[in-house]
Amino acid sequence: MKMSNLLLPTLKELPADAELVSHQLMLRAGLMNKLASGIYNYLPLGYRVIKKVEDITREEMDAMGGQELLMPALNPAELWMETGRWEEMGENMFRLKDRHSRDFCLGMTHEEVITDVGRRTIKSYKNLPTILYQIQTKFRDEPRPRAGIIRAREFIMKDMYSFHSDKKSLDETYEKAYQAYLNTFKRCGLKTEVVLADPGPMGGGECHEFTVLCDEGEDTIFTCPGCGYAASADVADYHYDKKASTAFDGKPVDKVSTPAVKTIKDLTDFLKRKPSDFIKTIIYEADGNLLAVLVRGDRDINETKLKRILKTKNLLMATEEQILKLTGGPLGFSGPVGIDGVRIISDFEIQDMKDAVTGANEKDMHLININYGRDFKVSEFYSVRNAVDGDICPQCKATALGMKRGIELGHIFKLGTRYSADMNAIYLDETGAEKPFIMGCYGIGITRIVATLIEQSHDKDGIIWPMSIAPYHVLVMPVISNDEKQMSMASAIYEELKSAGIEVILDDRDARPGVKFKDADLVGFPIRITVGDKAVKELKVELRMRAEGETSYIEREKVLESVKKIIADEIEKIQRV
RNA sequence: CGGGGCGUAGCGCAGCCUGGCUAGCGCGCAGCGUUCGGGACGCUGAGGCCGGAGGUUCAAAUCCUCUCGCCCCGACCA
Repeated sequence: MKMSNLLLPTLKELPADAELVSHQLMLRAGLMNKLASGIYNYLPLGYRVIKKVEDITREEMDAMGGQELLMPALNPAELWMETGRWEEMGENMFRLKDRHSRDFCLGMTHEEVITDVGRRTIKSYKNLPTILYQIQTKFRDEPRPRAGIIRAREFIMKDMYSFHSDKKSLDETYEKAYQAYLNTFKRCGLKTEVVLADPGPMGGGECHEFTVLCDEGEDTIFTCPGCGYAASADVADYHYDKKASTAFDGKPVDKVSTPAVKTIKDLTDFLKRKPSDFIKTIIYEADGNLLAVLVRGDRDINETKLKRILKTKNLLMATEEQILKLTGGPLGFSGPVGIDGVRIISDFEIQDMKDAVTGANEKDMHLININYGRDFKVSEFYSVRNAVDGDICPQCKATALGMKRGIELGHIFKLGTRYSADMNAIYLDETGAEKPFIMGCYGIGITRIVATLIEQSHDKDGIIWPMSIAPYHVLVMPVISNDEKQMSMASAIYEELKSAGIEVILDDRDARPGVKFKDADLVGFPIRITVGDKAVKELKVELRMRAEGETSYIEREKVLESVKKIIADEIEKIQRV
């Protein structure tokens, strides 16, 4: 490709509404541009990268036995109603009506559709397992699109689904997918962490997230440098060591006036006590029942954990009226002392607190010198708070957990019969009995990979692509375009590489050298061949690697050979694990 | 949905508070010339429903009301 013919609108200035580096660089390097909030055009070079990521993903899914198909993005509502997700997905789903006012949605994921495909086509245990995947555009009406393509409303995803007759088969496929995912990310030049995660609205059992560590990421994960435990904040646990002594020499309970002091922050200032001296009491409503949850004042309740403990999806903070009715006191003055008739779920730590402060269930009053056992009781203790940096690892019980930020690129789930049961997707087993499929599902954010790679691999001048997904491998650049000797030599090299099947661009634009150098670095072609004076005079061209910034001079005749070798070596470096 | 901010040329911005001639600057774009190893320079030129609607006024980019869009923080999130 000649650059003079390429649509590559590079930007010299920073786009005003891009915050993240990857977002800025994708816009500046002319890979994409915005059509509406969270909706982007992928321009030629950006789309080349996307296609390369897709191809790598495709190869890995095929290699583990996946079969590619394509399902419609436009889905009839009935299918989603069968599983209850027409309601459950709420406003995150783009909905529309056809001319007959039938309800449709734009698919945000395809469990319903694939399960329908399965129930119509797979009738016998003899056809199991079956692994199907697609690479397709997904739609989600995000409450707040951000960070360019990382959280977009329309994006490309690879989603794979597996059908099984037993748990063991699912486990095997899950394990294969796990490996295939590691391969895929590695081959795209990414370093990922695998973390335990929460299935959220996907339902089902075990699941893992594949996350790239990145300070700008919106996922929080905890990892143990000792034993390798890794979990997303939703599920991250911590090891609790009960204090040996149960005896306490607590002071007598006292009631203090705290006018209009409702929040932990206010209390800290007002009573001159540390946040960790307070017992925070939050009233929830779960499936119509009220309950109280206790955590230390400096902790946060983890509602994902709480939902698991309660085995419910329907969890709401109680209203002020509910609180008043249950505790007798207004919002902001709740405490565990004297609450009767509801379940009180407490974080483990509460039992170790001495002479704590808590709401008196009475307007403008708090209790001090509260001690568990003496002054209040709880129904059950759990790990119900968010893990924090420095918590002890729940797995090895020895090392402190580290808290990190990351971007989620892939997620694999063991769905079990979550969808097949609701949708009556059954097959006949060896005995002729009807059984619902046991299913798994496996997603990769294709477009998100591109942004994340840039986030992980760039410098002040621009993007640094790994060879495997770079839009082109080589840029051939005559320094002075209207120097005939340079141009003809550069063209010759370009033609030679091109006919050898190498992905090469010739920067034949009549632009000043500085402009071409800047664009080369910004877009980030891995290999740059510069043809300047020295090349013409000594028949030696400059070869520069974008990643290392190393420059060397090679004989004109050896260009093809060298370039071939470098490309092969670079791709080899990030082959499968 | 709560809080904050922004919509003026393809991009980045000034002008608005305190209304007033032809709406400006830098980049980019087109033409000519000089340049040419890290985003050159000179001259010439094209390009604007000042987000939209309504209102106030002799007069609105500027003031008022409504509305649409966009960004950030939070809530939310396969």
